[in-house]
Amino acid sequence: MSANSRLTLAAHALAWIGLYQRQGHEVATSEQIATSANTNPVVIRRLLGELRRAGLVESRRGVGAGWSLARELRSMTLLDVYEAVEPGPLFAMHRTTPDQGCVVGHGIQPAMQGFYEGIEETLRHELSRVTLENVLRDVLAAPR
Amino acid sequence: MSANSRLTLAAHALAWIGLYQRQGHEVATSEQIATSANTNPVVIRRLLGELRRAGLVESRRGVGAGWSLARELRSMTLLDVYEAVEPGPLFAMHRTTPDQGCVVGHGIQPAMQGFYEGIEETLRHELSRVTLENVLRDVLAAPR
DNA sequence: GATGTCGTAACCGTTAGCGTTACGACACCG
DNA sequence: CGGTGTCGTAACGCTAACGGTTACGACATC
Repeated sequence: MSANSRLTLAAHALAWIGLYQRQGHEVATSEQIATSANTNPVVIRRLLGELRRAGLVESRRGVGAGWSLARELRSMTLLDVYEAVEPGPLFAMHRTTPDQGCVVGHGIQPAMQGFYEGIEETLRHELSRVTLENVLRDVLAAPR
Repeated sequence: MSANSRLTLAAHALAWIGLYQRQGHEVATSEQIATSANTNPVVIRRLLGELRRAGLVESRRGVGAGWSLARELRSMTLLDVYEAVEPGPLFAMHRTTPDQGCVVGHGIQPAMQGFYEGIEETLRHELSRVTLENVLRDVLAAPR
């Protein structure tokens, strides 16, 4: 599975904004977050743009612009973030449709689809059990 | 998430071999399986090679060669197949190490690692609940 | 207006996966 | 002992996804 760092990076950005706001600041800039994540500000803006579409963050433009949380960290879960940044399914079907004249080729996709739906539902449930507040707490609890 | 069809294709191949053997045949060729899956025989050989390393199938060479199951379908689970064909973790960390001088940059990886381990463990448990016998049963139960 | 930041397009490099060709290795058979 | 059919595997190309980078317009504040 070509693993993906989008969920990790999005959680990083949200935790950073949340902590920054608790320190009394209004908004965080993509530049600041990018420095913490050691990447490019555009990457952060693109990712936060998806989170904004999902209603997790807001942005302001103009001088003194930047990003702020749209909800409390406590009310966001990893599932919210996952759905915002990972649209596709976890497991894919064949690239080309199997031979429908073959019994296995005909039945394999509905069969696997059924199993995958159950598994993805469990995954979503697990993701929904972790709030971004939990993430920030564990981040701050890391030994230095 | 760049979804992957390897697990689907491997399950397809195993179900095909299992059914073929139940019909009285000794071995299945990569050509036959490739026809059912509508792909190239080399793709099947590569994939079955990984399943062989995991002890799920065996291969014979020479004339009348081909592939056969090393164990009963009932004793193989999707987890066995998943581990054989998907080595990497489900979620990745940052590509470049975050700024260790930043509190969030420093604590984010251990925090996410902890959550991810629990989630992947749950995923593995779900995968282990489905046997290839279950897969073949559902394949044959598909409406035509 | 000048400034600073977002918003977004465009392009490049890397990687993973799949499809394809090719050919040697191997075991059976006549 | 050579012919045959299949595996085993290397090599290459194509495509898609992702992240990094540059660039520049849009916008709001001063």
